[in-house]
Amino acid sequence: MSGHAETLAFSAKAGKREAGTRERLLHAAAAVIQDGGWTSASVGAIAKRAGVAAGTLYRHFDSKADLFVEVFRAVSHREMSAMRTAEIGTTSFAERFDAIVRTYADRALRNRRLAWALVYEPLDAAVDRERLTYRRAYSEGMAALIRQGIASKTIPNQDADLAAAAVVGVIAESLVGPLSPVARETTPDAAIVAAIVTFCRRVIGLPG
Amino acid sequence: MSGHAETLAFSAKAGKREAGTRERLLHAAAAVIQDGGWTSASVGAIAKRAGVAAGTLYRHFDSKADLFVEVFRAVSHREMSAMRTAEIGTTSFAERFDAIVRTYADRALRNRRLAWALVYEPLDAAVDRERLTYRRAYSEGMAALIRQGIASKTIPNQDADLAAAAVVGVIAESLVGPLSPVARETTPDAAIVAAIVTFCRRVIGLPG
DNA sequence: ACTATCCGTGAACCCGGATTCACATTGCGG
DNA sequence: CCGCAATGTGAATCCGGGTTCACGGATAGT
Repeated sequence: MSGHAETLAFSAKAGKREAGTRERLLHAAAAVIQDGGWTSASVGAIAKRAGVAAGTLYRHFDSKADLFVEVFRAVSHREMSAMRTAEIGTTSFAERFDAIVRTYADRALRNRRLAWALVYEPLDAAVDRERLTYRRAYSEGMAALIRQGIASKTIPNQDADLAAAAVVGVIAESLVGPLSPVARETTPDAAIVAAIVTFCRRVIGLPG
Repeated sequence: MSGHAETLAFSAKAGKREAGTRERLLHAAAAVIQDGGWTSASVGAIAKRAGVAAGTLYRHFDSKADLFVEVFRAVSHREMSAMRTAEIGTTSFAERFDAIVRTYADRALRNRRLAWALVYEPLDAAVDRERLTYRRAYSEGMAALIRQGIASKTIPNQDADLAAAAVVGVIAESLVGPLSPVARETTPDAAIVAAIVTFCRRVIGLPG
């Protein structure tokens, strides 16, 4: 993984002593996915990155899919937390909206590949189920927020669910989409995030 | 495939006589992808759908990837044409923008799975290269249109490339995203498309 | 120290699916 | 009518990658 300091909150409920192999496997998996997506994340590659043998993985997970589901959960959880943290302290609807969008965009920008894999790349039925759950939760959160804005007459009345999807779409496409590497290199991340926020505001009709 | 009448413009440059097996394979591939994505599109499945043996595929294509690239090209070409057709006859910027967005959304809505596979699902390096080319072309077209709007002072000044990405994102996420099947079933397609158009207009700051 | 378990190992095994190939079959030019 | 080349066939082969398993080496409790 590039260099994201934060640690995945992989419940270290350790069986007995265990030097933390399980956690290392989870982190290794996230790392491999981050630079290569699901396809490059073979059991061999993950094990190697974790510094263990392939078979070891099965001492800790029933299957590869199982491991992936757990990675997915951990990362999703981390993202959701970040989002919630971002909105504490905000007072107005506009502030809250900006904070959330900015946080989401900002974070996705750092771990593009991983974010992309988690949000889009289809893979396994089990993982897909997890993905759907996560997206629904996220979408619903955004939709709820939008409803608040509508209720407070800060933004015009509209289909909150569709609007939420639209907002997510703006962020996703702008950040993790098949980014034309050229254009992106030259634009500083901060500027991109700022633009994203502007577009998202417009989508929901929030003057700004 | 569900029931889309139009035919893929697969250049029928036929080698000699050929009952059109090559074309049938291409159509079969598109059909299989339409209801199942890349993963379900095995050589066996495609061949079966085309009513030929697996080996036959290799009489017409160097490899599976090769076939996919061609399917991709054909479909992309078809979509681009539709878009161009949609904009003829329009006079104002707003009209043109609406027409294009509506067309894109409308078509994606019909062949969701296929659209999704083509736009997002990663697969093969060769196909991905093709995808990138297509997306770049599409994005640039949209960006160019947006620049027109800016030039004519119909919409505020902005980063046209990012705005284009945002527009594409809105459409993609709203239509082919992991759509919560529930909500969508109840909302008529026309309403969805209308909402999409509204959101897209807002993204670029087009009053309406 | 002794044993029951846990943990790690990596080669062997298995399986789905792409690719190949030796063998028909068909159409066309001569 | 003959032969050659294009096509079609489907069983055999290959191959990447997930999963299993018999075999040590460590650890904790007695």
